[in-house]
Amino acid sequence: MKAHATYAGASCHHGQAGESCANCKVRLVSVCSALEAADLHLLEEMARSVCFPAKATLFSQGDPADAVYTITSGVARLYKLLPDGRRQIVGFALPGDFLGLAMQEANGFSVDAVDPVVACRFPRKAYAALVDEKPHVLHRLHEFATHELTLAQDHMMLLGRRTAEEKVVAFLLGMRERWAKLDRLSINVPLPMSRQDIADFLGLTIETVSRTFTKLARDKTIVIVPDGVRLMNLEHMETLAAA
Amino acid sequence: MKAHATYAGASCHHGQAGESCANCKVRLVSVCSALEAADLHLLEEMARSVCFPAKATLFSQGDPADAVYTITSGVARLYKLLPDGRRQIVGFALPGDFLGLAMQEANGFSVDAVDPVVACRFPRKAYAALVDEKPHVLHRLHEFATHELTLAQDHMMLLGRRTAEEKVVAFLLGMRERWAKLDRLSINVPLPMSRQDIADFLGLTIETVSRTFTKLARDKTIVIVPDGVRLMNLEHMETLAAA
DNA sequence: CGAAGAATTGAGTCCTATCAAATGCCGTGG
DNA sequence: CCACGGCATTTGATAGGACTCAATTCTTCG
Repeated sequence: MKAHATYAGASCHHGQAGESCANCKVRLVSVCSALEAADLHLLEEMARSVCFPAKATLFSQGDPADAVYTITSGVARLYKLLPDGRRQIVGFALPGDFLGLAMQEANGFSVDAVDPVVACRFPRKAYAALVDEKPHVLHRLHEFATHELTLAQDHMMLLGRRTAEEKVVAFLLGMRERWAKLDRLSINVPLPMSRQDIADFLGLTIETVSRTFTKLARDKTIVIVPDGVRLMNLEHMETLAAA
Repeated sequence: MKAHATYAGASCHHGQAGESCANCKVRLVSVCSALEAADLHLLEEMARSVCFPAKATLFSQGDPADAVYTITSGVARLYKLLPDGRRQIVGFALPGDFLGLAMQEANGFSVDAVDPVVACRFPRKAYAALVDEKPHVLHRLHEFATHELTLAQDHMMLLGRRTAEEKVVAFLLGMRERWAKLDRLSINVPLPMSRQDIADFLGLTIETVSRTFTKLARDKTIVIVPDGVRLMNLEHMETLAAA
């Protein structure tokens, strides 16, 4: 199961600056799609491709936000911590996703790489200037923000009012849909994140997540495969998630 | 305890169009602050003051979004429902708050009045046109959206990882802060919404909310008063909420 | 004053968390 | 190649916090 191999295979060796935005695999699904071909070189001037090995930190909650990112390949987790160590993952960023919508002085959450991540980094000041100059980009940014807000509201529903099984099923369907937009639609859903990550996303413990996976597997609703799951009974899952 | 009497007292009798945006009590905290005095008449042309008695519906999830609103007085609840009736309140809208950030075809949640609500209604098309024309307004809208997103992420942390007592305490502190920005800072926190609303906001049951209030009152952390609570031990509450 | 809804209180249960142990999975190095 | 060690995951047993069901008590308002 390497459904996301296309993205995972992206470069990170040649280091240096953004090897041409025009060829960027995620451009059309990213904020950059707001720019005409003519403006792309503006981006290239400020962009810089950076990579992070698995578990590396892109930035931390409270840090001054000196840059924004678009994920080029790999998956990152966005999370908040309580002083006593409890963690809530507020989202997973997939290729094409934008980090830094808030445009605030300090980051509201921490982000680190789940698997090796390649991202396009823009200095915040230069980026803010571009946004001020091109209302079109701001418009696109606002679209992203409201989309995120919608996702956040759906997730509140999930966290506050759904059972463990419903949470896991909704999570799997959600991941499937997100991969489908990037890759090819597949009943194989890649899950690069750990069970602990899933638990912290769904407001559960790792044990409950694990038990729920095995229960779904016993039901023949899913099959657990290396690095992911295969969905065997979509209809049943949709029913559970709608419930 | 009528800490919000200033707003609750706002007009709704004379009906008709927006009695001058320049005099609007919430203008400076609303999206409208993005407009110069010179542009305010543009708003007045499209705005229309509307009022809703307690429990009335402003709009429902899935409805075509034909208007956006700024709350002028009163409190509204934003919520999502599951087919089986479970409800998650995703936020409370106070005076100055904006409804319709998404600018999408269909509303992503339902909204109804907790107590009598007065709102400033803008037809969506006219509003969208204004936004397209004035990047400054879009910028302000985006500020609101990212602020909402930050609140939503904090709320995910609360829903997923906090205990019942922490939830209630964080809720009270949050409401206190929001009223403080409108009204005068006070240890009296108005709570126009019902216990059931609070429960559906915090991902708890009404009984658990009630028991937690009683426990906090026994502790002398709060005093329960008609239409709200009085916070008697802020320091203790901050500790619980930080934890 | 009395009815209807809201809030509180009580008793018992259940879902999920907690604590603990076993198993599986890899990369390392002999 | 395979044994070893460390980490992730699964499985088991038990406990507890919040839920459910049910009964009062309190408010509000006609």
